[in-house]
Order: sequence, then structure tokens, then C-alpha cells
Amino acid sequence: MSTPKHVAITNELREQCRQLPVGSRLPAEKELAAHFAVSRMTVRQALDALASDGRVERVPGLGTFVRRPTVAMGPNLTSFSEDMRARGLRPSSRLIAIEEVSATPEIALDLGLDAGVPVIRLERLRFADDEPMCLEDAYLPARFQRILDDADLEQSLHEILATAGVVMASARRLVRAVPAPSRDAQLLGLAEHAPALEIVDVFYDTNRRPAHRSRSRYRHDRYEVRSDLSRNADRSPGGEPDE
Amino acid sequence: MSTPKHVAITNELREQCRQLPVGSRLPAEKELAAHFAVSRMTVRQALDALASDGRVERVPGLGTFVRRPTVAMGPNLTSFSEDMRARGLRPSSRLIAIEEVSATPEIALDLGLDAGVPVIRLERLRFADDEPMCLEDAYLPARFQRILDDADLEQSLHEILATAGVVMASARRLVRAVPAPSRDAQLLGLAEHAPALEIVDVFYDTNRRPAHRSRSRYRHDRYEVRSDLSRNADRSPGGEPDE
DNA sequence: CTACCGCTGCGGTCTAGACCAGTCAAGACA
DNA sequence: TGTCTTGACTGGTCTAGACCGCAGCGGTAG
Repeated sequence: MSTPKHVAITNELREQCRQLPVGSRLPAEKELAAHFAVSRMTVRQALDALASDGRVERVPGLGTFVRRPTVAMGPNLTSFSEDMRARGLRPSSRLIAIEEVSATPEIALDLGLDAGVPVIRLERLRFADDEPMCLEDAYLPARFQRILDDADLEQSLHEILATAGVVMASARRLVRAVPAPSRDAQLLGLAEHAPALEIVDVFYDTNRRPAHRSRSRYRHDRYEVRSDLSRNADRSPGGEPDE
Repeated sequence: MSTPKHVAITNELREQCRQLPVGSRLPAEKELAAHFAVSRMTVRQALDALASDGRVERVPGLGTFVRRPTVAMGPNLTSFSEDMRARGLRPSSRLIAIEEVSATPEIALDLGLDAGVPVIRLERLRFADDEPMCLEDAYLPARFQRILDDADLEQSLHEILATAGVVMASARRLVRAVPAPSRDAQLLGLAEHAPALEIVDVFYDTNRRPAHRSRSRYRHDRYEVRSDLSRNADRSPGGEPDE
């Protein structure tokens, strides 16, 4: 048994959540424990993971409920695929390149690696409703090689990694405007020297380890970033886990 | 006992982490369990919480170590002046226009007014260390007329309003890339048709009333937006999971 | 001296119970 | 009819063990 039971159960339940309607109740912990033939504590570990991912909401005395509304942008971390679906568009991708390259100092810094070590580079043209939306240039640590080897890289990278137990929990984001290089403009269907919205994300997994660094150039006429700001953006050290 | 043991232990250990040097090792789980007179699972629950907060790093076979506190500031609302100072630059402004105009439908919607009512329009060229940084086109409800009459509009608008008791508490932000119109490019010192980073903010005061709507076009080569994303950016009201 | 091997201590996982507090509906009582 | 009690749920907390794989150390064999 290479993967821990609670990880397997987490994945199994995550898949079920995807298919269940929002708001529906999951089986009780005892029932899940019986169904998976494990102890209740193990089921709870899986449910805790789903709850901290925001996919599920646990209500004492009532049950555990599917919570899909992962709604809008704002301070919420979303993958391209989630983002597009939230905007009512159908995401798809075309793989342009996948290769092993040496990490540049910048990439190495973002991924917490030494410069020059091998990393995986992934270039994808991403579509929304079959229209080009952005060109993505992504880098991942070489330790994900096996995961990516078995995966369909025209699917959501975040879902591929999540299935392998690597869940993105936070990200550092940089947004700027750049003139689209002519190759990018051509791929995106833009005029020469049209502006592009460049977003550089460094994603961290649940262990606070950098797991994915991407630079995406979006069509300026098809994409904008929404966010909400507030004066008191502070996380409290208080005991209450919610709110 | 009103607070669960694992919460109390979490708080106790968090305090200890603050005082211990970064990188130092915490006592082993067994020792902590003995010290707090609880089971090891309870200690683990506390340590899991600290680990997911990033205050502690757990290394199998070695121990649990204090991590450097991660700053991870959320999306903070800042005025242009605060923003520039935070980047180590000296903010200044040149007032280009102040006038009373009729609200367009878009402006009226953002400010919660009826289309056509008079609003105050303010156009300012904003500098950082005396170099052009952005061109701001701002709209405010006419009720602020008297406040603005007495103010030096080359200072921070947010500070002027705060002095009059109108404090900005939250904002909705839109970020996109646009080709700079030639007049804007000229004022900003950009080449014709260079990209600009356009940020549209609608600021709300402490009463959740819209108070200020601005569209700023930033030089793409001098400005970028940084932000932190996380998976759990909960929404406030008591939205129950049932339909 | 080096290479290997086993020991010990560490966190990671897992179990099979237990009791608590909250929710809610059904039944008992006024 | 209306209110109260009861009990059968739920998830929340907690225990006292167990075995695993990994890291580091020290001793031993080459």
C-alpha cells in the first residue's frame, strides 16, 4: 500500500463530491468508515482534508455537505480550468511543449531549488469555448515527473496533481501588462504588439512547498482579473477554525 | 472545559514558537503528550494545526521545527500614496481636471446613483519619485463637493476623505491590460500604443456605501500588482448548505 | 579507513473503542 | 392544541495502544 488510506479516501470522496449536487449530504462518518472498512479517525482525516480545501462543509449535529460554490476570483486560488468554468466557459488546452530543462535562477528561486537543476517545462495554449485565451509557460520540480508521465496534459494540471495528492493551497501572484511577443500574439490570435495581461503565479502545496510556477499571457480583450480588497486583511490566531 | 485540549495546546505551542529561534526543534510528540498529559493523537492535532498555519515544519525521522513566520499579507486596501510609500517611492500628483459631469450609466452603477445625476470628476497624473506612474480618472458622488472644495487635490484623496470622516473600508477591483490611448501615452511618457495596466477600483466606505470610483492606467514598465491567493477565502453570511 | 548494518528515536499512519454537544423529530404530557 | 421531554442521530474530542518508514549514530566487518 504505497498511498496512505486517508489519501485514497480523500481522492475517492473528492471525486464523489464532483458528481454530487451542491448542498447534498455525504454519508455519516460511521457509514463511510464501514464502507471503506477503516476506522472512523481515518475517515475524519480524509474529511478534514476536504474541508480545508473548501470542497466540503461540516456541520455538527447535521452532517457533512458538498460545498461547490468555489465561486469567484478574489483571494480564492483557482486553476485556469476552475476559473473558466466559474466564468461559464468551457476550458481546454493544446500541449505545445513538454521538456526537461535546467532551472534558470529566477525559476529556481520561485520553486525553492538550486539554479541549474532539472525542472519540467510545460507550454500550453489554453482555450475558453475553443477560442484562445492564454499562453502558459509552466515549470514544475522534477519530482513530479512520474505524475506527469501518466497524465493527460491537456487536462487541468491542478487536478492531475491533486489526484496524486499534491493540492495547491496558496499562491503568490504578480500581474502586469506586457507587449505580447510576436510568437505569443500569433498563437493567441492577437495583432502584433497588442497588449497582453501577464500573470506569474507561484503555487504552494498544502505543505507550503513550491510546486508549480507559471507565467501566463492572457488576451487583453478576453480576460481581466477581479479581486476584492479590504482594510483588515488579517488572519486571526484565535481558536475558532471558521470565519 | 470549554476549549478543547488540542486548541489550548495549539495556542500554548504557538506562543512557544514565537519565543524560540527559527529552526529550533520542538520536543518530540511523545514528550509533549507526556508534558500536557494527553494522548499523542491530541498533540498531533495541535501540531497539525500549527503546520497548516506554516508556523512549524514536520520532518519524518527528525522532529518538528519552528519555521520562519510567513508574512502572507492578504489583499490590503491601499491608496495610491500608501502603495507608493510601501514600495519605497515618493508619491506626488498633478491635478489635470476637476469638474462636475453627468454620471454615465457605468459610473452611476458603480456609485449606486441614477444615471445622469451630477458627479465630481477628478483627473490626476500621479508620480512616483517625480516620474509619471499612472493617469487617474476618478468619480465621486456630488455630496463630497464641499469636502473637495477645501482640499489640496494634489494630496492623497483617501486622506482628504478620511479627515472628513469618510474612511474607505473595502473595494472591488478590476485589473486588465489595455493599449494606452495616445493622449494617455503622451502624459505617461510612453510610446504610442504601448500597453498600460488598467485598474478600476470602486471603494466603499465603512457604511458599505460606494464613495469613490477610479480608473487608473499605469505604465506597464513601472508597475505590477502583487497579491496572495489562498484556497479558503470564506464568505461571511451564514449561508447554510441546504438549498 | 571505509562500507555496511542494526539500533534507536522520530513522525506518519491506523485502530477500536469512549464520551460530549448540538440537531431534530417523535412521542408524552398539560 | 401546544409545549416539553426523550432519544436517535450527527460531528467533535480524546484515549492508549500498534506498526511503518525514515534519519542518524555507532559498532563491526572488510
